[in-house]
Formats: sequence, structure tokens, C-alpha cells
Amino acid sequence: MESSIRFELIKEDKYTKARLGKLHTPHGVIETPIFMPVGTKATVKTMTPEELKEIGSQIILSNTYHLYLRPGHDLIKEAGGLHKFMHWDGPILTDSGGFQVFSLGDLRKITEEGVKFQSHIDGSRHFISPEKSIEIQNALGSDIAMAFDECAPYPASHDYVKNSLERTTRWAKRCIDAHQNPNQALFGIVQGGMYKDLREQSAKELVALDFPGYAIGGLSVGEPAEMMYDMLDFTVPFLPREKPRYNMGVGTPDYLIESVMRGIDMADCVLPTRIARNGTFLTSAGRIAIKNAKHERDFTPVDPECDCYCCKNYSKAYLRHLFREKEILGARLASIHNLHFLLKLMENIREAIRNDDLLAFRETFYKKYGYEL
RNA sequence: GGCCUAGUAGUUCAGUUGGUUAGAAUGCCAGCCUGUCACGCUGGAGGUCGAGGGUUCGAGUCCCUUCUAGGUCG
Repeated sequence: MESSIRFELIKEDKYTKARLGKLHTPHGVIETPIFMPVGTKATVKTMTPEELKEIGSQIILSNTYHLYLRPGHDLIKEAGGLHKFMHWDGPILTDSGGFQVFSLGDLRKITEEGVKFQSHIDGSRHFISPEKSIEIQNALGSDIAMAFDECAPYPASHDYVKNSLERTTRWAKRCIDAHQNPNQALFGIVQGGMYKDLREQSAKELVALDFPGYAIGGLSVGEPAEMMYDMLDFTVPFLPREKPRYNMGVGTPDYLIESVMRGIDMADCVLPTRIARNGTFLTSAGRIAIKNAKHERDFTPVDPECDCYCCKNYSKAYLRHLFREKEILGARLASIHNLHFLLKLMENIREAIRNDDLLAFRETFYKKYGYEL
């Protein structure tokens, strides 16, 4: 089947493995490398689609498992699809529910056929297979669907990860067979835990299936940063140059920069929006915990270098007040800022790649951010 | 003026028949959050138990005096 997306590789950095690209989707073109805000339950928490656009979001994520449970994929299909339902006309990528196999650990049982879940909402029993996940994602109508995989925990034994990855490959084949939507691309997900031989095996098996894009899963699940970088260094070269590569679940500035340098084109993470709701701001000078007492009488913006709506109009003292009072506006402003910060970071990264200047950009950024290599 | 009730962490309150180092909630202070069970989680500081005296091996708990607040009766 001809893929509904097309990846255009525009430029490769001279000194790193970073790439500049364009990903053409049915709902628009995405400039890569890109960060994708996460809207698990058909909303990027606290943000309207207009606000998302304004801060530079090009594509957002949503989640198969959560939307299947509530409100139900049949309802969303009836509404005219996820785009229409949530009033977002840009590209959407749906995660397959595979990560919930991992994160809802004690509420599920994995078999060859699929995964039996108990709903975290009401305990009701459900079964999601590769076919079911594709059916749901098809009903949602996302631009990019993800193969139903198993994200192995860290640490995990070689045996466990090997079995898991081989099952993930078998599931990937079933996803391809079940996938019939010409307006939706299906990405495969490389697993293999922290074992290089298994990463290689997984990558080779999936590349043989010829997906239009590849994700690297099972990273940033608690392992040391160095280990993740190692895995990226090792795994990315097995992926085809002409197809997009997506590092799942990565969202700190350093993880993003390091991922891009290793040849990653896409990343997503709940971190910026989650820590936003808990009062932490990502800034060019590092993280700021706005609730800390030292900001009580600080009437300057969170990040003087930032031109987002939050930083242009509100002071640290005011934001601290909002968070102490648990006023909803605090969560909104922080979400706007954190997402804008990462999206702007990615824009700067793209510019740096364009100028073969990524290494210098990285050094300058880290120095100011307070991050030690 | 008489009688009754209540005084315990910044605040609202628990504290068994007297028995290790007086608890909770909230507030305060700090840390954490990485394909979202998440406006959350974890930790920390903070009290001469209104004051003074007495009984007792031992008193936030019992007795006396006193102060404060509220109620009530004249």
C-alpha cells in the first residue's frame, strides 16, 4: 500500500547525525526534527487548538487505550473522527496503547493473542490485540498510527526482553495485515530494552517489514541517560535513512538535543505539560520551581528571553500566587510556556542544522541551561 | 457576680481506664515528575499541651488557683 505520508530529507548535519526534514501528512506538513505535544484524551491538557497553533505545535499525540475506554472509538468515529471531535485540523499521531501495557502493569495480562486489561477507571475487563488497536486507531482517523507493541520495563532480563521483542515483531506483522486505511501511515516500534544484540534484532526484523516510519520504544523508562544515548547511537544506524525516526517519550531539553544529534526526527513527551501543571517551568536558564519562596516578590518574567504569552505578560510573583492558590490559569500559562519553550528549542535546532551549527548551539544551550555533559 | 463549656503545631481539631519520642488534616519549606491512571507524588520543619502549683514512679489526661474566649442565669 502506498503510504499516506512522505518524508522529505532536506539536509543532514555535517558534524552529527542530525537531519532536517519535512514530513508530509494528510493534515499538513511537519518540519523535523519536531517535538509533539501529548493530548492523551483528545486534549492537550488546558490548551485550546488555537493556542497550540499559536505556540508552534505542528502535530499532536493522542492515545488509543484511553480514547477506547472513554469516550469510545465508535463515538469518535460517529463525531466525524478525532480531528473534528477535538477541533484540531493539524496532523495527529496516535499511540497504540502499547505503552499502557507497560504503565498499567498490574492491571493486565499479556498473551500471544494480545493483552487483557482491566480498566483503570472502573475495573471492567477488556482485550486489545494488534488488530483491535489498528481498528481503534482507524476509527480515530489519526494521520500516523503506531504498531501495537510491548514496552519492556527497565531493568528486565535478556530472556524477557528477547521474548517481548519477538512478540512485538509478530504483532507488527499483524498490525500491517490489519491496517487498511490509505489516509493513515503505520509506524513500527523498535524494542530490545538495553541489550544491543536485541536492539539490532528488533530493528532488522521491523525494517524488513518496510514501515513508512520507525519509532524507538522502550527508552526513557528509568535507565541512566548515558544508557539511552548508547542505545540510540547503536540502534538508529539500523533504520533506513529516507524514513522518519521517532524517539518515544522523550521531552527534556537535553534528551531532545541528544536524540536529534543521534538522528532522531520526532519525539513526544508528557513531561512539559505535566510538570507545568505541577508548577515547574522549563527556561533557558534551567528549571524553575515557581512555588519556591524565593519568587515571592520577583516581578520579572519566568524567562526574559521567551516571547510566549505567559512570559510577555506575567511575573514570577503572579504565577507563584496562581500555583499556591491552585488557580487553573497557572496550569494553563505554564503549559503554554513549557510547550512553547520546547517547540522553540526544536525550531532553533532546525535552524542550527540548517547552518551546520548544531554542536555550537548545543554547547551554548547547555551552558546557559546549567546542564553538564 | 454565679454556673457551664472550651483553651494541644500558623490554622481547624484527635488524643483511649494517667504509661516509650504528643498525632491528623490543612498551611508552610523543599525535592520529584520523560510513548499521561497524574492541577499529582515524596519528604522536611513546626508544639515549654493557656499560666502557676499539687497528687503520682509517671500528668495533655486527676486536684487547686489563675488567665482568656464563648454560652447561660440573675
